[in-house]
Amino acid sequence: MKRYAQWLEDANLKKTETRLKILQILDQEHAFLSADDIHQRLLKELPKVPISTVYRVLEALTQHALVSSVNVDHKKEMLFELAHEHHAHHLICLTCHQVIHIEECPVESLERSMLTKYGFKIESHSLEFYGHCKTCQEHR
Amino acid sequence: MKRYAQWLEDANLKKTETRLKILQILDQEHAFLSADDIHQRLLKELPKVPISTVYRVLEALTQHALVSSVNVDHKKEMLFELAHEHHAHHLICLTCHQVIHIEECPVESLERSMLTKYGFKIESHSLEFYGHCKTCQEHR
DNA sequence: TTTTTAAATGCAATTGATTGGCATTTATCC
DNA sequence: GGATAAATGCCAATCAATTGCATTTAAAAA
Repeated sequence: MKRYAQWLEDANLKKTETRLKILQILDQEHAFLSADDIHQRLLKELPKVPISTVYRVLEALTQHALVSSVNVDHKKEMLFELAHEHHAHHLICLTCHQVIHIEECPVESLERSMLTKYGFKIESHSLEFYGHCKTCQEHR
Repeated sequence: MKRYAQWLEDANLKKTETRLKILQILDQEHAFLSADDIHQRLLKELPKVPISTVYRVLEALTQHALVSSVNVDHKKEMLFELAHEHHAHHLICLTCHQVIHIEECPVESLERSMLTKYGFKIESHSLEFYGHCKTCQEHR
């Protein structure tokens, strides 16, 4: 728990029990969890935390870069995980929905190697860039 | 309108006015629209179509590969566009939210060229692969 | 052309995820 | 320990999407 307290301190966030536990849950799972998943696990230890608090904690942790969130195509809820220092991509199984982290920053031509290396058969992929377009860069 | 009727016919879908108009809207916009965006535009021509019908039409069109849908990170609604034959990626402006289609299948190392070519300054990107993991492939 | 019928629609209520207001509690600073 | 701003609990509201059911309609059959 010390570690998590330190993370919060480094991020200038108050050390509350809920935040500590949520960090612990995310650290243990080491995978993407929905707000509801996190809430379920949290209730085992802190039986009366409402899910609105979970959302607020996740928002704070995300804003301070301790947590990162993604929208996986065709799932409507946001998913959360501990932020990695190095950015990562994911192999998302259409059948069992497991999420496999990969460290390569891959392209289409790597699909074959994903099959060899992970036995993962890619059906499709999405790649999106986020940033600022020319016009918006000029106007600020 | 003939064209759209043909598309529906090729997909074995009944030619209804709502479907024709929605195809037209998507074709004219040539960009990602939310169900609500589409509904707004549709109401100008067919003033009493409920949004539930829009969702049902979009679902049918998507299932028959006339339309494709994406979840853009940090936007909670689904976005829809006419399906392209060739798969495409997008540059999504964090400021004005415009979506620019690109035909290259790009990688990290292409970020510089995006800046040169489109004046788009990439802040981050996401790349997700969808498919079937080893275990799930074996069990069916 | 009329009849038949399965599919599509309209309408209203519902769900599921997320957010917000406001009173109360708590971590941190002094 | 006391003051203060931030975090939480509670509960209602919102927003996107879905569903049940009665009605209408496109397209196939007669």
